[in-house]
Amino acid sequence: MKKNSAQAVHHLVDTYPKVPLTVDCVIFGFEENKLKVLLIKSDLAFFQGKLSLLGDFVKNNEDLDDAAYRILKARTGMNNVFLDQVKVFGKPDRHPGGRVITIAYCSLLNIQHHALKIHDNELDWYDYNSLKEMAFDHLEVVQECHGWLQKRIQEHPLGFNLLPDKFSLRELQNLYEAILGVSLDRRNFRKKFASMDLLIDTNEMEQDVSHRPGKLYQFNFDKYKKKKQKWIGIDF
Amino acid sequence: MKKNSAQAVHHLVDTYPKVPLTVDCVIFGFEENKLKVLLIKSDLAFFQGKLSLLGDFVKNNEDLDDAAYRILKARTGMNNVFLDQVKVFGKPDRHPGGRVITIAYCSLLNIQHHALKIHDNELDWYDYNSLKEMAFDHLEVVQECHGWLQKRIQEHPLGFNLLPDKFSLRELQNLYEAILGVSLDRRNFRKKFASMDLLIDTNEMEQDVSHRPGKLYQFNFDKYKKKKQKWIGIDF
DNA sequence: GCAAAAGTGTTGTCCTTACACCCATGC
DNA sequence: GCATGGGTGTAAGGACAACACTTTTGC
Repeated sequence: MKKNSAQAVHHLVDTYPKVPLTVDCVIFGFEENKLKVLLIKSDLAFFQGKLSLLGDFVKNNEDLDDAAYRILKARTGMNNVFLDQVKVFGKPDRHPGGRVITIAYCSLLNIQHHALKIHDNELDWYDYNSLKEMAFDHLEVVQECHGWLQKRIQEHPLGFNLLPDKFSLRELQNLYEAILGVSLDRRNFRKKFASMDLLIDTNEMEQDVSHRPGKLYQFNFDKYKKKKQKWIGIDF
Repeated sequence: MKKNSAQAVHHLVDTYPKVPLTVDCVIFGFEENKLKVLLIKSDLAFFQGKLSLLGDFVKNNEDLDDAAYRILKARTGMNNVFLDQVKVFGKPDRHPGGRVITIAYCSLLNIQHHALKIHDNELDWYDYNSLKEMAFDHLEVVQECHGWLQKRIQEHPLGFNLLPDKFSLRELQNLYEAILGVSLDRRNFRKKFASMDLLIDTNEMEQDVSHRPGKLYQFNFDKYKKKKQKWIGIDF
């Protein structure tokens, strides 16, 4: 009886229409005070070398998050990277090869911590603000992820994922300004992060800067994890 | 040449694995001061009548949002209902009939404004707080949508979608308390909504209540739409 | 008259904002 | 010495939280 019902449900599922499913990663980085996105030139002749997100189809029996991690790892060599599902894009005509559904993931990583070893298809970091045309609906996908990021970094201190292990408050502020597209008051910004009490003073200073060097800090990821539980709602 | 590249990309897509894709709607309602969810008993013998979300597979060439609207309309007869994509669920073993990906949509509707005409499979409103076991991973899906809703009603005045056209401030507060699972100060709550300036005083009063009747208000959807543009970030 | 909810203001606290000067370093 | 950003405090205003009594209606 149990076997029969399991068979029946398999037969039912077999009658469903099936679609190709991909994952696309919007991988943000931060360099030279600019928000960057890791992109390649599309290898489809159809798009004539327009920029494209890093993506791949989801394998059979592969979890969706795992697929996104796989893509990230394949292209950057990194794991333990911030990654979160953002939105599904499924307009029937979004792919020139027929219907393809894609799940957009947003990832934040520290550009210095990894080297792009494989530069095929001009895999590289591109300024977010300079993006114009892209392959597929990828411009829309990137913009959606950017909006998601703008909202999230005001709720949670995600920005640290984009910075080197040790950073100055100036770099942190530049990061927030680049993502939010606003300029922030320096004193208030520093007070805010000081009051969060999630920064570790390394007792080191910036090197090789042509001005008074700033203190370097580390983000206290462990302390954040413990605090995180209590943060319900919109509070930073 | 262009045709060739279009053919090539079709052939490429044909090599992708394909999966069945469904949409599941978490339809919230509010009645008797309780947050409700519209559910049916699963018609899969496998689940022995456990509660299930309303869902269906996505048709060929059907946009994802359209699929969600179709399900909503089929079951409630309503359109012009609040609906938003929340998250994709794709664990390989989440469906007993083989791999099925589902996109969860969250919908808010006013229970009084519609009649459930077709009560097949015990289609009915169930208390959110009483849900225990459900078919598939639907309990997780409902909980995810509830968390999403808790966050969103603190950022945008979505709650009005769950109320009748005319409502008292007490009903509005009960709604927020039910969704957030907290109790709120009555005076502060009223001040907050008064200061939003999005309520229209109908000059009508509650009827048939066994106590002093309250004023009835309408939500100014038009004014909200105009204001909405300016609301960037987390402000209500 | 009693139960039940409507309606209404003030105060203190905290958070956010705006704003200006001296300091350390490289050149 | 000059350019560049580092580092710091305070005051005003706005938002939020806490809190109690009178009023209106149904019964």
